[in-house]
Amino acid sequence: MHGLNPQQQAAVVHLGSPLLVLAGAGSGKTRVITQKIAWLIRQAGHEAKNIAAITFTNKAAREMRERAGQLLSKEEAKGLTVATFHTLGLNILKQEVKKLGYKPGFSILDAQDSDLVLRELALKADIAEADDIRWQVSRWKNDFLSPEQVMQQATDELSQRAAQLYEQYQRQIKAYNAVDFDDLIVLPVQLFQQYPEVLERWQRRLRYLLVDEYQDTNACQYQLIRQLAGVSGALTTVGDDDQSIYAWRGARPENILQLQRDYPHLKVIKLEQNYRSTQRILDSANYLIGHNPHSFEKKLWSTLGEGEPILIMPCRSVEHEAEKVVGEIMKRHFRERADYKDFAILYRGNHQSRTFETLLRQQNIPYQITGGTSFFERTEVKDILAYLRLISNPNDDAAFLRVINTPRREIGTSTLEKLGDYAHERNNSLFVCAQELAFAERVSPKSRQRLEHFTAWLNQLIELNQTEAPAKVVQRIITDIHYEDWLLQNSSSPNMAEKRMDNVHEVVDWVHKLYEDGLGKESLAEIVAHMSLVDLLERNSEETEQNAVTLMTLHGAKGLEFPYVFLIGAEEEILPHLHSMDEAGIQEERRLAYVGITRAQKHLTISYAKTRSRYGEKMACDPSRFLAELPEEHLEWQDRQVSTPEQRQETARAYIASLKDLLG
DNA sequence: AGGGTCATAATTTTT
DNA sequence: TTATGACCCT
Repeated sequence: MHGLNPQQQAAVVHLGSPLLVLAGAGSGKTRVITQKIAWLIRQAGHEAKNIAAITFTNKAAREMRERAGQLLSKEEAKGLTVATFHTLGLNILKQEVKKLGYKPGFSILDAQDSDLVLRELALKADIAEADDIRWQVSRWKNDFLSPEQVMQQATDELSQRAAQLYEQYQRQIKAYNAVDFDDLIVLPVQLFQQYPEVLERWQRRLRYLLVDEYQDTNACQYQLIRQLAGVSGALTTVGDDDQSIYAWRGARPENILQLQRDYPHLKVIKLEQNYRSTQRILDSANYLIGHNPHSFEKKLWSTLGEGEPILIMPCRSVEHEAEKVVGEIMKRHFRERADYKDFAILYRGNHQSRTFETLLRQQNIPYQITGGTSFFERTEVKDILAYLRLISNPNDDAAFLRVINTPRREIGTSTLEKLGDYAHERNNSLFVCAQELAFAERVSPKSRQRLEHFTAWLNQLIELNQTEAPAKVVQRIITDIHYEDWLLQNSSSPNMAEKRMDNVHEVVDWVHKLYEDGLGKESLAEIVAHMSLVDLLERNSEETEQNAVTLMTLHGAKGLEFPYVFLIGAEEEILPHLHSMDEAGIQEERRLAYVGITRAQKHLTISYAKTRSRYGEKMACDPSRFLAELPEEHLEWQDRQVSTPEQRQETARAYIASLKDLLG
């Protein structure tokens, strides 16, 4: 409890009714959660194994686990659950597979895999709009709508067919003994609805819940929390409705209000003291967000002093903007001896980074860009994981198809088509059917031989997996398929191939490490599932933390802080974005700007370009409306143009006055 | 099967 | 403008 302010203390010790902590940006919410975990264990007689802290990202989970670990002894923290929603869901599924009708060792399909399955189905059903459908299905799942419910609501023919596709997709992946990311949350909720006794068991196991970033929960996640918290409502949620920036992917910030309806005796505590920024930054943020409607008023304040005014930089063009920003960074780096890692350039869309990247490289300033393809989207990593998936789950047709011609095994489309048809008739998986004699008769001797060779080899691996450590199995796969040679052939340069091979080795290392840590003693599937949920890149970036300027999207910056922040592209149609011009959209864009502003500790610069090339065409841009929503007294305009008629008149008057002065 | 050409579209992203 | 995907040709 040392060093907590009164509100934080109140949040930590509150028990007896559900608690909502409205934690403003930089108000120490992680601190409250971790301290509360310690309090529950030390003072309130809870055992660690009965407490679960739930986050959205692995990063947040890791930080929370670390910080709770610092407060508690190993003994005290034993059995504590700190997990993402998805990991928690996975754990529930793992233990209740049979009830759900899945087989142990089920696969987890990533977005790309599900996309392929859906595309295939759409092709068969002759539906052209397959692009939005994956997104649509995900939204339905997030909203906790079953295919049947969607079907009932469908009014036009197109949405009916989309609903049909949803239903087929669900059936298809179940046949693969696979779930997608969304299922990791949907299925536990369904299970708990269906089997109250199972829910009771989990309620007894997780007696106290702490939920981070509560404003980001979607309908399905909200259900899960409600089910687990049950009537007892032993629950602390922490969130900030002003930082809700994920409505577009199904988050329901109104879940904050819903909580009050579901638990009338809900206690609400606001954390308004900010430990991050100077007062001028906070005043500006408060003033901006004041333009949004609010159910809970909140005013951030700090004791870090007034600070510098916010610098507003109008620029001629994006190139000019980049020059000015980079110039500003160099100036502060040399004059104020600020480290490069103290700077962040934040923007609305990834494409905005390009101009800045080029210039930073030219100037030899180290920088790091976050966003881009994650480790698990890299083909080499996906290839290896697909092999592992297939070995632990022979029903995983998605994995089978990915792997069959990687490397080339000369099993052509016509053979695969026949196999697909046959498997469909027999209602069995591709891998199993490929080994059946009845099928072998249907294809040419050459194809038959190649398939046989492939399945025999896979069976060897499956056997090997029974006796050997997982890392050994992976290693064996890589050597057997001559993966290094394959990468060499299929990469643009030897350098690239080497990099990709490093990634492959990274996978092996990780499999080894997870096994040593005790995971996957029962099955390789456990390791694969875990790896599907935790991106290896995160671990890498931790290690390669360097002294570099950070470039990232506003979304990516949530939860982070930097001494110097540059918020670039403050233009209409960028921020707020062209596609978010309705009322709800503008409000979310405003929150996005709010998130950007509140990242800054010491200094904030907001810049915009007056012209910008858009799709090859030069276009004039207007400054963002949000600039006009900032308190003028805290702003310092750089080279402000005399632009409004009033200002021109004022200048003219001043000129005439000075002339009169001169003439006496 | 792989490479080349043309049309098309162009947010935010975690798991 | 640039990136991606579909389509067609060898």
